[in-house]
Amino acid sequence: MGRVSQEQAAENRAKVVATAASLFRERGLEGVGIAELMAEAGLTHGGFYGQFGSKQELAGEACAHAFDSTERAWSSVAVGQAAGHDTNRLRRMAEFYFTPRPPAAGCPMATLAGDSARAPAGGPVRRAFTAGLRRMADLVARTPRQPVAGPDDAWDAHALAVMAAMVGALVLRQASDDPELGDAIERAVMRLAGEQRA
Amino acid sequence: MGRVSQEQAAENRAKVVATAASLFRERGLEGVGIAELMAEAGLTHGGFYGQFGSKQELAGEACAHAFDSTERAWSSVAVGQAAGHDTNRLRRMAEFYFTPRPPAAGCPMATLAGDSARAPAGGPVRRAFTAGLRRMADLVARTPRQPVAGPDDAWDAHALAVMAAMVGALVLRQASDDPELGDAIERAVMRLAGEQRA
DNA sequence: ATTATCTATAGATCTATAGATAATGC
DNA sequence: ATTATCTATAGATCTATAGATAATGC
Repeated sequence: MGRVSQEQAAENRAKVVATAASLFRERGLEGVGIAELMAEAGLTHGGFYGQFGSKQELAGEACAHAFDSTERAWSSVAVGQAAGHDTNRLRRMAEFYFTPRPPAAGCPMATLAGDSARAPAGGPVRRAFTAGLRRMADLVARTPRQPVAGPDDAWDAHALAVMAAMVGALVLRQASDDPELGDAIERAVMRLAGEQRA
Repeated sequence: MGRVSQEQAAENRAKVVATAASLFRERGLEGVGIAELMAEAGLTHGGFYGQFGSKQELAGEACAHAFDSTERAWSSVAVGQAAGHDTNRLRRMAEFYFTPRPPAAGCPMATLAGDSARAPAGGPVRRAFTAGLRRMADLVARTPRQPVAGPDDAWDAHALAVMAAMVGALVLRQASDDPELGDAIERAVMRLAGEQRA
């Protein structure tokens, strides 16, 4: 077909980004070619370069998109109904985090970390990942805290460490072939997240 | 050149595996071709298929090799000089874990997780990763424990959770462009590892 | 007339194999 | 004679671009 309305073109572009955000998380940046990606979005191979400068550029946008959705989901859990303190906030976040979901919809910290690590330093993917990670860390560390004695930064450090543990648990589960081992690690992290801080 | 002694051939094969264990950790399974790998090992492209059935098969061996070296290094730190209890064992492991090293020599749990997750389920890479992960988990969880009140499995769970946190911290650091953010996460995990358990 | 998308292809990979070569090991 | 390694190449990718097509938007 020929030309399409600007509105439709914008929709198509957004569809490509959303499709990429799913496919890249599922199979990795190198596991999906432009042709397949565009076909999945209902377009053809050649149309890609009218909308994006390069695959890396799209990958950066897709990474940002993945962090956006994940951040939205986290926010509702992290901030919760109450604005005040909540003893089990971290535990609720961990429960949400470990709720099974397909990798295509999984946390980008876990699903895209390997790809970002190998993407060119300073390039669009690394930049998007870094920005996303920073926002997630802020979200976790600034969550209204459990009632604790220590100074704020002690709690922030604990929250960050729990976040790292959640990411580690998910990464290891996805990389391994043994669901029971994955469960054991997740249970261990759940317990850590639910612990009362002295 | 022509034929080479069986001893030399075995040495060549081992060199290829060791080279692969480094290169794959540094650049990922899809980031290194057979030709480059063999050249790095001082051999030629075509010789590869006399020694290995496929790239995936070599990747499995390389993964196992990487876990072997890492396990050896961890053992010396985890078990330490003393056979008895040690209050700061976990903390010493974390210190060792976070000692900067090139990704080519880095912990395979962190550097190869993404590749293993995308490797065929049940294939050589996933199998090697799973076996390695299991051994690391055993190593950490069965380390002589800090003096604690709770039952053994409480401590084992804590040790597993700290291991997940260490892996998560390293994965996130390698994926991000912001060393300070990486440092903050590592410090948080160090603190967790060093905490006295009630 | 402009432009979003399509078809077709150039150019550069990469895995795997076929057949040649030359030194080992019976 | 066997075989570890080498040279050369088949076949299948994959990114990016060039030029054609047809509907929009001035």
